[in-house]
Amino acid sequence: MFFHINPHNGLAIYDQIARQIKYAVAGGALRTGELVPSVRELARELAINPNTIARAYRQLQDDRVLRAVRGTGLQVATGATERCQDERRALIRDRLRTVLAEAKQSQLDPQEIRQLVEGELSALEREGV
Amino acid sequence: MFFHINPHNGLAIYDQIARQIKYAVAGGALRTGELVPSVRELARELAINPNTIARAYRQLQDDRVLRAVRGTGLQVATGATERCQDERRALIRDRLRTVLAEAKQSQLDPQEIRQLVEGELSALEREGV
Amino acid sequence: MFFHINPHNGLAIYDQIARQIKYAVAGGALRTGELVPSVRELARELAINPNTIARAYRQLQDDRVLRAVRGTGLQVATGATERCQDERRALIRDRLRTVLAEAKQSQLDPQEIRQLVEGELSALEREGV
Amino acid sequence: MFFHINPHNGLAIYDQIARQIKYAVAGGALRTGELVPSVRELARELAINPNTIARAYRQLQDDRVLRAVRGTGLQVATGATERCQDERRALIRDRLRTVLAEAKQSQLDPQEIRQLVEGELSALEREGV
DNA sequence: GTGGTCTAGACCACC
DNA sequence: GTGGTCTAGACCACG
Repeated sequence: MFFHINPHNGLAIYDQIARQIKYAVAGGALRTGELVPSVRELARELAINPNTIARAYRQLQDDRVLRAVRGTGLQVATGATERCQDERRALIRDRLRTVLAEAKQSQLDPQEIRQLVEGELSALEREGV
Repeated sequence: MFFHINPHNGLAIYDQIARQIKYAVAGGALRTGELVPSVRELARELAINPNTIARAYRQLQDDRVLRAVRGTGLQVATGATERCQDERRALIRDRLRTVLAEAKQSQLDPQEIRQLVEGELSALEREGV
Repeated sequence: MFFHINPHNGLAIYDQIARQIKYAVAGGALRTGELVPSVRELARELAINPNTIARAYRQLQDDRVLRAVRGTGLQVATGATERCQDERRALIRDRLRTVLAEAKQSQLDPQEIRQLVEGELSALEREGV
Repeated sequence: MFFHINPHNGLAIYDQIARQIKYAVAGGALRTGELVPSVRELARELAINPNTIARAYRQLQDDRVLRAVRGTGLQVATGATERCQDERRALIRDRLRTVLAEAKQSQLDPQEIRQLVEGELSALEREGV
């Protein structure tokens, strides 16, 4: 279980942790029923205040991504994979729409935008393959 | 001179003001040499504390968008139009790139992304015309 | 951590604080990663309003001398030492050039200027040793 | 009578005017007994508020550089040439001393300072000849 | 009238 | 505990 935490990027640390766990769940790195590291263990590993880890885990329980199993720990909830994927895709669609609207408002040439998109997509396809 | 301020959308008020002025400068609504509303006047108009306006204006001076003329007011600096346009476009390109990279990582179908982009662009073109 | 603040010498207090911190960073008294005194602590120590300290620290963050670590404090940024040294030296070279140009314009004898410079330098060398 | 006024360099306009008149007096461009332009005339010429010109002239009278002649205007006072030259030289000596002290404090190599001084002086000598 | 600075005191999110 | 933001009200120099 590896996370990259950057205390300087303006995002709250608990939020970075929650996002990365959701990301791991959406990507299949964490599967339904699997246990996440304990608060103490993860806190030690990342050299971060346990309260901050606990807060991330609490938020993930609120979002039904994790589920407490008494005396055992926190496991990935059933249906969490799909929920995380859906959430992630909805989020991305939303941001894409926002950025495109702003690009248009800033009078970026639509043709320029298409080129930018195509350039990014083909670059990513090359990397991805 | 119209601004839309939303006091609790997470962005600081001084930042919303600064952004909107940069936007007005980039869009040509405010031209080089033109005076922006005085601190007190804008504060009155938006029902916001003058210190908050002053902070926005101070930040804009640091960014060389505004320049103080002692005893007279704050005017749009020379070259500010270009700087604001460049900044805005660079920002949008950057965000577009980030969103596309994440879309790809989340295994959104590239074809789906293209459709999303085309849909947004044509919708915006319709509005724009 | 000692600062000398003179509230009415024409320089703004927040500027005096920022300068002295830059000076401490350039001189190695404050090293990369080290935490500066908290806003409240320094405010108490100097008997100055915390907002004024905060403004100095905000400016130092804009200048990439300090960087915020959320919930922890403000630390000296990486590369700040070099940046502060460079800035300080560039500033001094500039002022030296200006003063010499004015001295020449005022028909101060170049020989007199050389003597003045030598006198100052040797006096400073004596003190320094 | 030509002045260069820069409303953006942070110096007060009345101060720029006063300095430039002192400079003209020190350099012999304005001689004892000569009349300076009237407040209104200079205000019109520089497109500056007459109050600002008046304030500059008031300061120059306080410094015994100008002297009011009833019904006539303001003339350069007797002894003003010497006083302006002395003031200017003293000011420059003082600033030179300050800059050198700071240069030393910033651990600029004394040898580097000498070179800087020599470079400036010879450059100025070339221009001056 | 203008902007610039400072103080005092409040509330917030985060660690 | 930390920094960040905002409000309220004061005083200053300048034009």
